[in-house]
Order: sequence, then C-alpha cells, then structure tokens
Amino acid sequence: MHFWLVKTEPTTYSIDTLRKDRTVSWDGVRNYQARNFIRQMKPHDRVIVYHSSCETPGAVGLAAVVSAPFADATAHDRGDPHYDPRSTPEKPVWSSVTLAYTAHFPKLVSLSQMRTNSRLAGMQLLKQGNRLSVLPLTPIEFEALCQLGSYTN
DNA sequence: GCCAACGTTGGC
DNA sequence: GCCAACGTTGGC
Repeated sequence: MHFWLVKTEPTTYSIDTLRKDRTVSWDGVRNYQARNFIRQMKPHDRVIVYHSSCETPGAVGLAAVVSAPFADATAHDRGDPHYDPRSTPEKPVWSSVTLAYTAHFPKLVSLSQMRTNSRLAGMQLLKQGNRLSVLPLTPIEFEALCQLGSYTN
C-alpha cells in the first residue's frame, strides 16, 4: 500500500463535497510528474486531502484510491477547461483515478503546523517552490499527519 | 538544444 | 494583490 497527498482548492472542490459525493474522479491534473504519481496509484492506497489557496491551508481528511488509473476524459472534452487536443481516447496523455471519501480529520493540520513537526521535515509538500498537486507520502509522514489531525486509524 | 517570455500555482 | 518558483512554449 502507498500513501499520497492531493491538493484541492476548497472553493473548487472541498472534502465536504467529497463526503456528499462519496466518490470522485480525480481528473484535470495537467502536470507530468503529478500524472506519473497518479499512474502509480492502486486500489486501497490511502490519500490525505489538502486544501490550498484558502484561509488556512492544510490537511483536512482522508480518502482512498478505489480504482486503477484510467484515461482522463476531461482532456477529450472540447468544452472542458482541461481540454487537451494532444490527448485522444486511443492514446490518452492524462490519467485519472477514483477516490472515495474516508473521513474528515477531527482537527485540521495547518501548513504552518506541518513546518514545525520534525517527522514532516522531509515532506515534498514543504519543499520550496513545490507546486505538485499529487505527492507521495512516506508511511511515517502519513502517520504523523493522522496523529496531528487527531485521527485514529 | 538554448533560453526568454509567458502562464500558473499557491502562500502570504 | 503581490510575488517567488516553478513548468511550458516557441523562436532561433
């Protein structure tokens, strides 16, 4: 099993919406590094949901991967903001995965809080200039974030 | 293949 | 709204 962190702007798609929807196609990712991480995802992988570009950026809860990676259909939709004419259903360029809601963290783990935790010091999210929307987490980082969020597995 | 210009992300 | 830190594009 692997651990991941995905970023989302809550004004666009929040963990509250994910709780209502129950599952979501995590699509629209248009960065090759992030895409490659999506392609490594497998069912049962665990995912921390992170809210960015909001009042208190931070980790807000948990989801799980419930599908194998598949072609991102938004790339083939001319009307979609993530439309990419280079991608075709026969030769898809971008990938997506289905995520299922698991839980909210009882306590939000803010970005500033992460910066003060030694177990999270090496986390890719904290590296300067990192803008990836999908990141791998080590088991230790995953566990530390759950603990800071007062979530017991 | 180089690199300047441009666009985007995201914290503050 | 500002700006740093990217990634991407396209002329050459």
